[in-house]
Amino acid sequence: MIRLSRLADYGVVLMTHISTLADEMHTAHAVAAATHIPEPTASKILKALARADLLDSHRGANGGYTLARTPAEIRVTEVIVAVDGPIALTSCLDAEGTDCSLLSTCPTRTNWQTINDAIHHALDEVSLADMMGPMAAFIPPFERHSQRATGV
Amino acid sequence: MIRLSRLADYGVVLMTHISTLADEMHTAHAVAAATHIPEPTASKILKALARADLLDSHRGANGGYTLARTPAEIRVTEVIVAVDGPIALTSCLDAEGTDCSLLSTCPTRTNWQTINDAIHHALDEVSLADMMGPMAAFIPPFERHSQRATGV
DNA sequence: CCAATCAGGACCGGAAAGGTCCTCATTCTT
DNA sequence: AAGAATGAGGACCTTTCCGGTCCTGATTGG
Repeated sequence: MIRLSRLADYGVVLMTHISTLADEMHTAHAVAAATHIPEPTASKILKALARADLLDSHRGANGGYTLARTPAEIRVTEVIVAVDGPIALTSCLDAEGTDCSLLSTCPTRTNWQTINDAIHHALDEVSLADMMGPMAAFIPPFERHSQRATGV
Repeated sequence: MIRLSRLADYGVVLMTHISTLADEMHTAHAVAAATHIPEPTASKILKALARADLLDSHRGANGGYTLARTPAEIRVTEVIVAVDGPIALTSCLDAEGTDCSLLSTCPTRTNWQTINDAIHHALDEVSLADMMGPMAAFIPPFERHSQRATGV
């Protein structure tokens, strides 16, 4: 019902992998091989992550990428935004001049914004460190609500 | 960074419109005109909503659609799922047999599931009645957190 | 019997995402 | 000093799939 782009997904996988060996240098080639993501694509994503200051890049022989911060200090949201850009949930929430033809008749905008924010908060709770463990290690505040097995 | 399909967005707009005149009969033609959504598309969405038992359909002359429940009893999640189907946040969470080639090396699946659930909970809090007012009428529990102006 | 209306597909076009490649800049090693 | 390794950045192609249209029934009221 809601989709995250595959590139953004890859971005999280790449970052998580690098996090497991923080402090070490990772070449695009090695990371791509380890995660089974096609190298040109992985390379492209890594560049975006470096541009967003989530990774530090080092050129030249023995170059590669290193984490810019510790895994606990990098939120999943940041990774997604770095790769995908700040696309909003609905088109009428885009930062750009809205071309939504329903504007005058659509009373739901402000409510979408609220939902948007709620989702953002949910993702903001999660750091790369949280994503690393083989088991879910974090219990977000929402989990207090009644549990459901349904997928999103 | 996260996108809802336009069809699902339309679905919510359509349902919200019908909610403003609950108890009344709405033809596809009239609803499309009122919301400025192209009629064939609106019709397609309405069929999906009827199939999901969110709307009751009435064939024949003077037919049309009516709400199956009250606006307060219909959650936004249901509308989205009815239109889009239960697509998961990441492809590896799809109900179908997963073709994710990263499975063996990807330690993030269970955590994605948790995030998935968190977002689901966020959307589950919102009913059509909540979406109707020109002003955001509901204060979800997450709003306790520090506010941010950023889009999702 | 006819007209209005929904049901359920088939089908098409275009945008955007995903993926590849090429060239340039940088830096280590020998 | 030269060359090899590596990232930076962008152009470009290709395929998927979403959004949209249309057609042919089925149903029901007048």
